[in-house]
Amino acid sequence: MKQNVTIRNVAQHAGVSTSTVSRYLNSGYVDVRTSERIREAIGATGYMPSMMARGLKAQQSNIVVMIVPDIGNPFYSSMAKTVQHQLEMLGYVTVLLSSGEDVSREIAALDLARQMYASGIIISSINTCEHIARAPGKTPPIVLTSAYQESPAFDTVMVHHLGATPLSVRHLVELGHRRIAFAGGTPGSGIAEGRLNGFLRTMREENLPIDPALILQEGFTQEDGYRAGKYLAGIAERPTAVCCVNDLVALGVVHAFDDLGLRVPRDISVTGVDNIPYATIAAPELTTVTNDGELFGTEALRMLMGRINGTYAGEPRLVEIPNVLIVRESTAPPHPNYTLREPLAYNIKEGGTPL
Amino acid sequence: MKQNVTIRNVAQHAGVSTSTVSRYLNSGYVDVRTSERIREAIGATGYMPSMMARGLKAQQSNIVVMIVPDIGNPFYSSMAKTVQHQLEMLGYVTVLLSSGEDVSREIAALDLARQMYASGIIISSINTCEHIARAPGKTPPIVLTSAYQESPAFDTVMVHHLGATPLSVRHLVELGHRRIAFAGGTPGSGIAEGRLNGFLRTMREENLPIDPALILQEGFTQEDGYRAGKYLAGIAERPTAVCCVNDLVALGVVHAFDDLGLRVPRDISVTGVDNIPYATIAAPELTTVTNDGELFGTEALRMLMGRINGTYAGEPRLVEIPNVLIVRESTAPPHPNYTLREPLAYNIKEGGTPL
DNA sequence: CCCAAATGTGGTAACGTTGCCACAAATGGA
DNA sequence: TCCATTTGTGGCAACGTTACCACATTTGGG
Repeated sequence: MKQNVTIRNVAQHAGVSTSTVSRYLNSGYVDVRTSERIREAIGATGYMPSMMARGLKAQQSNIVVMIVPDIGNPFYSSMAKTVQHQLEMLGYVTVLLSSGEDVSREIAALDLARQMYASGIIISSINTCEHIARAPGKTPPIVLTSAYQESPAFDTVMVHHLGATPLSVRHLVELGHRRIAFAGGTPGSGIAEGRLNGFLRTMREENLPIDPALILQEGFTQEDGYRAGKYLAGIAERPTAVCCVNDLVALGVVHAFDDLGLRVPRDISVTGVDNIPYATIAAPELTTVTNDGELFGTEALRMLMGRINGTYAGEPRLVEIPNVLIVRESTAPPHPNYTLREPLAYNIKEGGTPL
Repeated sequence: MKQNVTIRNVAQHAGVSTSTVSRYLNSGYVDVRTSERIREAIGATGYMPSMMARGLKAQQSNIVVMIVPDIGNPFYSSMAKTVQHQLEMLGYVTVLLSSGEDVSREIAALDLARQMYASGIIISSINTCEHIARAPGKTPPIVLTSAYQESPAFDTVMVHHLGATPLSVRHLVELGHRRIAFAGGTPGSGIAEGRLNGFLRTMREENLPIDPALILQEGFTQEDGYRAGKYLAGIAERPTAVCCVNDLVALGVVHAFDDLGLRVPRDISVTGVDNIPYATIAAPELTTVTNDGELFGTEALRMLMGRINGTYAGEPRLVEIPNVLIVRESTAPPHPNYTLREPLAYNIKEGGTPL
């Protein structure tokens, strides 16, 4: 078991003191000749600074902890990828933790960040941020990535307060849909509730009836969507459109309809949120609302670096990422059978506000 | 700026020495009464051990570094998710790094692992492992996840040496295909070369001609597949089937064909490798060969933990994960036009070895 | 009753690094 | 020529933890 190469070995090799080597490494003033000898000594010894020693001494590590609900979700993995890549170029290390949509694991992850003397934390909490603040001792700067909040305690990147689902609903209404279901999400999850609320609000604004039997908070995955789709296909008065909490759920819904012989969008329209890469691969290609993971990551990091560098030290800031509706193949006007039943309503909606 | 709570504060609060608190924390022998007072003191002070101090002292951290080519690839993200989840339960922290299929970033990641005194490394290198060994000083145990190798220097989890693509090719041949293209991969990448070699070997075994114009090493992503698909659709003597290096490429190929009015599998068959979740969402659902990320992760971790715990200290071990062909909708017998042109050859193959 | 062993605890040095202070040498103005 | 300033370097303590040793106390056998 070989001994580690330390700064002392380098100092000895270069014939200087450890202080001087340290100063050299941290870009202090060192004589050019000395500097050269140290450079040579580092090469010769293969010296590599110890993160642990540095972190202990400085009470600060070059680690940024990123906490997401699920790395398997392409939205989060693209966000993580962007953040990690940018941080790497800035000389930081990203520790990526998955909370599995579990509050206790989220808290454990936050504790871990403090144990590591993390420089910063980016957390995509599915919940409200109350439990985040309860930290004794000093806490690294935190940036939140979440659904809309009035006045968060931390810097926050969030989707535009009008939300993603209103865009979906208005698009569907404009196409002539009146009986619209909502699928996905979990009660208590901030993101899901925001999207559900946007759905409900817009439905009311458009004077459309809200049938509680069409609100399915089944979860966030493709499997959850599949279950919701099976259910919706089977009920008596089937909706003509389904507004889903995200693309994964929408893909599951489409898949279920497909298995049951329902054609999308001829028989039923489906919308998603996130614009994951696979939304363009599915058949039909998914109409969706962008919620760009890369953009989220970039903005979150920008705010975090502001805190870390001390460039900004004021009140928590909010950045709202706009949503954009991308109309593709999974939405179309409702089947004639339906419009014929209530032609008046259909015509009225035809003349409604344009997108 | 509040001072951190250290082991000394706890000791003071409990009226014992730091040694005793340390012994309590590391499950040494402590009197029950003392033990109780320490427990109480920890609760009162909100003490949290410092990872940095621990790591420095022990010359060993509870960090496991995982290096993958691309977190955005579902195969790697599912592998990472599994590993990370299991490690978390064992009390380890996973640092997930993306090498971006770049050797220099891979080396940087390995250096980083040593700087962090990592307990272990799991690396999915797309290249051979020569550059991994060149570490001065002591190196943590390493487990490789890669394509087939004869006698690797490290514990390795790899796909079965018969490879994934032979299964695809034999399946296609059995369906009656003779003119088969290969799409995806990068020259110099171990995984891609293994799959390409498997393709070439099996084609030869089946006595099928290999047309260099049908070997397209375009890359690993969906976009790369799309490009390959566009090309293949346009050439004079179009292949009747495309064997892709992975599902992402296959989805891109299908997408390109779709855009050009070619129907899969009626006009052309396509196979992938990996069985990513979206393979079942695509239309048509993708015929693929499994290369289960979770299984890979689990096996890699099992070997790594053996090294870390010292349970196993012998020669590097190999674990081969079997490939399984999953026949779905994207493959079918070639279009009659083709079989009519060479009926004899077709019939000969009909009687070939079954899958 | 005495000594040996077992049990529980405290002191201390070290892990590798950096920041502060002190000091020597070089420089420059009067 | 002398003192003040600048420039470059080394010594030392500390970050929070643990491993080792030493020591005090208790236990038990002879």
